[in-house]
This record gives sequence, C-alpha cells and structure tokens, in this order.
Amino acid sequence: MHTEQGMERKQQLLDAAAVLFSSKGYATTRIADICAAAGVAKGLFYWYFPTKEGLFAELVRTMRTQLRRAQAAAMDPGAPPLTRIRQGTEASVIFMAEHRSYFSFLDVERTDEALAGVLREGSDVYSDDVIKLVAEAQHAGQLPDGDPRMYATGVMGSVSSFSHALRNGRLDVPVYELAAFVGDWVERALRSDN
Amino acid sequence: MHTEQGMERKQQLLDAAAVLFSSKGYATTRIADICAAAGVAKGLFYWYFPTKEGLFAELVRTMRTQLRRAQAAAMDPGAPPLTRIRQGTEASVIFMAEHRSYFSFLDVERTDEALAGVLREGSDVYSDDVIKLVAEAQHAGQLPDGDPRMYATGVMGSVSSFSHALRNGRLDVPVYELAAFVGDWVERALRSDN
Amino acid sequence: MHTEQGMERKQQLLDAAAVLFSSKGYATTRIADICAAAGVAKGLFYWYFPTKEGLFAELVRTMRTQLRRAQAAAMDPGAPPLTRIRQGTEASVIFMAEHRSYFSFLDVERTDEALAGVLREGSDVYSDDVIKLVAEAQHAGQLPDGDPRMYATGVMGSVSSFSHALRNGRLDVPVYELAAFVGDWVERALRSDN
Amino acid sequence: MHTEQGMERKQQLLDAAAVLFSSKGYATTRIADICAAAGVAKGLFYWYFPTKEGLFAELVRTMRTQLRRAQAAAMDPGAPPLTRIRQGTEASVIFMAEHRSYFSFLDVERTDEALAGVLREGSDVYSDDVIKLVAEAQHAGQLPDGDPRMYATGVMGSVSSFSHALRNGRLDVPVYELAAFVGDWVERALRSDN
DNA sequence: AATGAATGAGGCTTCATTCAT
DNA sequence: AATGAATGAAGCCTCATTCAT
Repeated sequence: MHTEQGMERKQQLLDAAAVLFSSKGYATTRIADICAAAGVAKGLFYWYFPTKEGLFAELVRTMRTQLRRAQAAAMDPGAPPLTRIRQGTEASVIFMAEHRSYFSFLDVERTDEALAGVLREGSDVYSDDVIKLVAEAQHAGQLPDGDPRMYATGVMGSVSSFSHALRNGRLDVPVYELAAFVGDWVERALRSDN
Repeated sequence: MHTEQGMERKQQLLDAAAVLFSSKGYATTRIADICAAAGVAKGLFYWYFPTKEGLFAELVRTMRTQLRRAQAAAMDPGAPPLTRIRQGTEASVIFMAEHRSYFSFLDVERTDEALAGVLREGSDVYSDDVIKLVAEAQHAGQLPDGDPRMYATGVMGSVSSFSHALRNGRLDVPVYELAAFVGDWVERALRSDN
Repeated sequence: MHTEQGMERKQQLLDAAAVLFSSKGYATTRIADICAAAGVAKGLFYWYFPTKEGLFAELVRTMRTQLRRAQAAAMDPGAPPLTRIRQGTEASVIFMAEHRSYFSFLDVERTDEALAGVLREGSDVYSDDVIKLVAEAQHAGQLPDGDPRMYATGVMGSVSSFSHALRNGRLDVPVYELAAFVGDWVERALRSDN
Repeated sequence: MHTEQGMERKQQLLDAAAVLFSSKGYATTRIADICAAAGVAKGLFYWYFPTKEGLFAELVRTMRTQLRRAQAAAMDPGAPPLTRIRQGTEASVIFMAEHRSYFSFLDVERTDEALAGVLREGSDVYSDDVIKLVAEAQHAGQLPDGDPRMYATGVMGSVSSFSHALRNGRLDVPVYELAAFVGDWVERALRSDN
C-alpha cells in the first residue's frame, strides 16, 4: 500500500506518537505534536492514518503482536509449566523494557469505549495461555489448587507492575537483572511447597 | 466554608466525578457530564471547585488520605515486619475494593504534568513505609538481601494488579477471599526460605 | 426548550444564516460568518443548533411550512380548480418575495445527500396538490388531456422562475404586479381554449 | 497546447467533473473525486487545469457556447418572432436533456463571487435575444404590451424548469415529446388572443 | 446557591494546491 | 505527462470557564 520510503515516514510517526503518548497521554497529545516531532506537516498525518484513534489502534496492535512473538519464542515447548511461565515472564519484562515508550500507555489509557475496545481486543490471548499453564501446573501438583485465574492475574500483574516501575524510573536495575528478579518473584509466589 | 447542604452537593459532585472518571477517564469526562450525573446545573460546578483539575486533585488527595488511614489502622505496630506488610496489603485490597470507582483511575491517568504531579505527590509515603519494612525484614533475616525497592515494588504492584483485575470484572471472588489470596501471594513471594 | 429571549437569539441566527446562505451559498458560508452577523460568539451557535446542517434543515422546514400556510390561506376551497391554482400561484410569488433571502437557496443547493434529503422531504406536498387540481380541471374539460405532472411542473416552475428572477434583480416590478403577471401567465399556459 | 491524447485525458476530467458536480455539487466534489472518476492521479489535474475554479469555468463556457450554437441553428432567421422563440425553446430543452449532467448545476450553484461571475458572464446573450424577439412580437401585435423582460423570464424559466424536472426524474417523457410540450406551453403563455 | 446563557481558545480533520521524481 | 507524497490554510465543532440574573 505504501512504498518503502512511505513505510519509514509512517514509522517515524508511530514512534513519535508512542513517545508522546507515553509521556503526555493519548488525550493530551495533539496530532500537531506528533507531526512536529516527526518533522512533517500536520496534513501528512492523514495520508498514513485515518484518524488519531487509527494510529493508536495500530500502535497497540503492532506491539501486542511483537510481544506475543517474543513470549512465544522464549517459551520452551518441552519445558514444564512453571518453567514456561517463568520464561514468558522474563521475556515480557525484557521486551517491555526494550520498548518502554510503547508500553507505558498500554495498560494505562482509559477513555472512550473505542480506545478501550482496542486495548481489550486481544489482551486475553496471553492471559489464556497463562491460565492454561497454571492449570497444568496444578494438575502436576506443582501448585496449590484454586482458581487459575487468580494465579494468572498475579503473574501478569507482576510483569506489568515491575515494567511500569522500571519505566517510571523508580527502579534502577539492569534489565536482565530485573527480569531475573521478576522470574524469581513469580516463581516463589506460585510455588506451593510451604 | 460551605453549609452542610453545600457539603452534600459537593460530595455528590465528587462521587459523580469518580464514577465517570473511572469509566471514561479524566480527559473524556466533561464537566457537563459530572453536573448532569449529580443533577445540578453546569454553572454550579465552579461554586464548589476552582477548576476541573481542582476537583481531580481533591478526589485523589481525599482517597489517598483515607487509604493511608486504613492501612495504618490495619498494621499492628508490634508485629514483625512481614506480618505488617501482609496486614497493609490486605487492608489496601479491601479498601480499594470498597472504593472501586475512586481507584480505577488513580494508577491510570497519564496526562499533562499538572495532573501527574497530583498523582505523584504523596504516592511514596506508603511506598517508603514498605521499603522500610522490607529492610527491617532483611535485617531480621526473613528476606534475602537485595534492593529493598524491588521487593516493595512487588508488594505494591500486587495490590494494584489484583485490585485492578477485580474492578475490571476479570476476577469474581468475594473481597475478603481476594485479600487473603493477595496476602498469601505476597508472603510467598517475599519469603526467602527456599 | 428555550426562554423567550433565547428564541430571539435563535431567530437572529436563523435570519443571519438565511441572508448569508442566499448570498454566498451554504457551503461558502462559515458558521463564524453567521455568528458575526448575528453578533454572538461562535460557540453560541451550538447552544441553539446541533450542527450547521441542523440549522439548514430548520430553515428549510420553517419556511416550507409557512409557505404552505400562505398558499392554503389563499386558495378558496369553493372555487374551481383553475382559480385555485391561480390563487396558490400568486400567493406563492408574494410570499417568496417577502422572504427573499429564505427562498433564494431553497431551489438551489445541491450538495451532499443529507442536505438534498431535507430539501426533498416535503417538497411534493404542494406538488401533489397542484397535480390533483390539474386533474380536476382536465376532468372538468378546462384543460387539455395529458400527464397532469407536466402541467404541474409548468405551474410550479413558473413560480420559482419568476421569483428567482425577482430576487436576482433581473426584474424590477412591484410584487403585486408581478404576482398578477405570473397568475395570468400560468392561466394562459394552462387554458386549452385555443 | 496539448497532444491529441492529452485532449482526451482533459475531456475525461471534464466529463467526470460534470457528472460529479451535478450529483454532489461543486463545493462537495473534491478534486480527488474527479481524478478518481477519470482514472488519473490527483497531481495530473493541474497539468490540464489551473485550478478547480478554472475547470468549472471551462465547463460552463463550453456548454454555454454549444447551447447557443444549438439554439441558433434551430432558429429560422426568416420566421416570425413567436416561431423563433418556440424553435429556440425546443432546441434548448433537447440540448439540455442531451447534456443533463452539464446543466444540472448551471442554474444552481451559488457560491463565492468568482463562480457566480462565471455563471453570469454570458447568460444574458440568449436572454437579450429573447427579449428582442418578444419586443418584435409585441410590435407585430402578436403579444400584449408590457415589459418584454417579464415575458422573456417566463420563456427561459420554462425551459429551465422543465429541464430541471426531467433531470430530477420527476418527469418521465421522451425528450422530443417534452420539447414539444414546452413549446406549446410557452406559446400559449405568450399568446395574447384571449 | 443556583441557573443557563455566553465566550473563545484550540483540537481534529479536510482538501486545494505544490513538489520531487 | 504522470504519479503520489507533502504542505498548510481553514473549517466545524467541543468544552472549560465566566457572567448576568
């Protein structure tokens, strides 16, 4: 649909938007800001995106896809459930750290239903995975019984909380160290032997 | 400053705003909406609040104060650090559940610096407490060494993640059960003996 | 819905819009122009009208209603069909002359379907009347046979053509004289006896 | 100035514009629409026309010229004035029917002065002819006295009203039949013998 | 205290036009 | 001749805030 050069321009806009959204929020960020940051005229925005909301949706979808890919790549299909959870957790922390600006508004924006829809729209894919893994682990006796969704909530919440803190500068650790810490944290919280 | 009746009116507005902010977000909620929901004319808003931002600040401050109070009340001064963390954690979950609409936008809004400031402005009080407790616990050998802020992040993140999930309807548990679960979760995650 | 004063303001806006639409056209007239002409701030427009299109629709509907009323008042229920046609014709010319600015854009604007719809939406009421009268007259042998819609088109076209010419300043006659002329013109064009 | 192929391209654009103008109006039709309809890229428009207004003017002028030619060809120089009026009338109806899309916006657009100017700019040539013919007829005693411009207005208004109705689909007659009807209609309306 | 009308800055979006290729 | 990307002025509309009553 767009030439190679065009894709670059588009990416410039996406990047600029991500940075601005994450620092000022979706509502507060003006299209004029995005264009200025990308160094193009205001009108060009609409050559690449149908609306402000359209850009937002694309941003969210793209990152969600890439995150899922990173998670999948990290999870060893042959490994036991707890291990896989840990692998996914660490991969998530790392990926989110590497794309800070893109994630700092994902779990954040709460506005009109349209945006909320986009945010929701695929958010349970990974969630379902984790729930399944938890159930497996319970089956294998590695986890105490109980609603798997509770454990899954804990796992995913840990990822986003630590990532959030990292982005906010409240934590000051090398990424890989943080990932390991979160992995440990989750593993301990899950483990039943105590 | 305001008569008794006036305080009621004001509270109506605060409540309405909380509900709307939490469902549509600060930016998307119009003052007209708030007034309509509270059943008063638009002009009256400014009799009670200096500005939209002013209302927001008041909302945040009030709830923060009350939350802190609930936490303090729950934490037994004589108890060992891990116990106190658990007490604070459970109290937080319960309080947030009882004031869902007030909290669903607290950890959420990211907009112009003014709002961000309000959100930040006292957020580390509890955070500092937790950090201190963690340090104590480490001192007492109940926790492995390491940056106390990391553990504190885990604790507070758990509270907000589970609360968030509860508000979103992704969890369907009685509040007290959830609180206990989060207490357990955090305790396991913290405990070093393994 | 609006106080008496409010109705006045609204009327000011309607009047201003009519004048501007008729001189510059709907598309070229800016809401800012209308407000300036009415002496109010731009924002107030939306207190009285939902959109620019809404104002247009109201304008059209109001005038159409009044025109129909004027026509009905002029047509003697007991008179023979040709006479009634003549009466309606003259009344129309007079009414349109007295509300020049309102009618100069009625038969004129051709834009997006929304507007076109409003313009169409009741335009056949009078048209149907005329068709019926023509048929009656044919029945009474006062008119040659043939599709009544053709004659009706001639009648209504005459009204609007002469009115149009008057508005454009291409004609320079007292209104009542013009009305009589159009009445004669239509009567001759209809009469079969020759 | 343009190669043969170029003239074709240009004509494609003119045709497309005529159709669009007549269905959506000048203001609502975007240059992008015209180019899309003509199957060329947007940028090419400006190779053939200086501006949107320029295209409009060309459209109007071309058609006006051709219409005048058709009228002239139909009017027998030796015939009496009333006959010539009738001939011109019928020729006009036919020509306009054959170029519907080109005429449906001629008597219609009311926008900024520039366009209005183009529309006016030669519109009185035929008008003057008719006025002259009317005067002649009056002189010959075939018409009652009175301002010739009034009769001329009736004549020309009839042409455009019936043509308009035909274009709008409100009439459903073969073109030649309609032309004859309009000829009769005008002749009756003009004739004084009654 | 309370109302609802009034204001005006500013945002999103459209679109004629220009430009580099 | 032709393309499609790029520009920027300008329009419609929203909404926080103020004002007269």
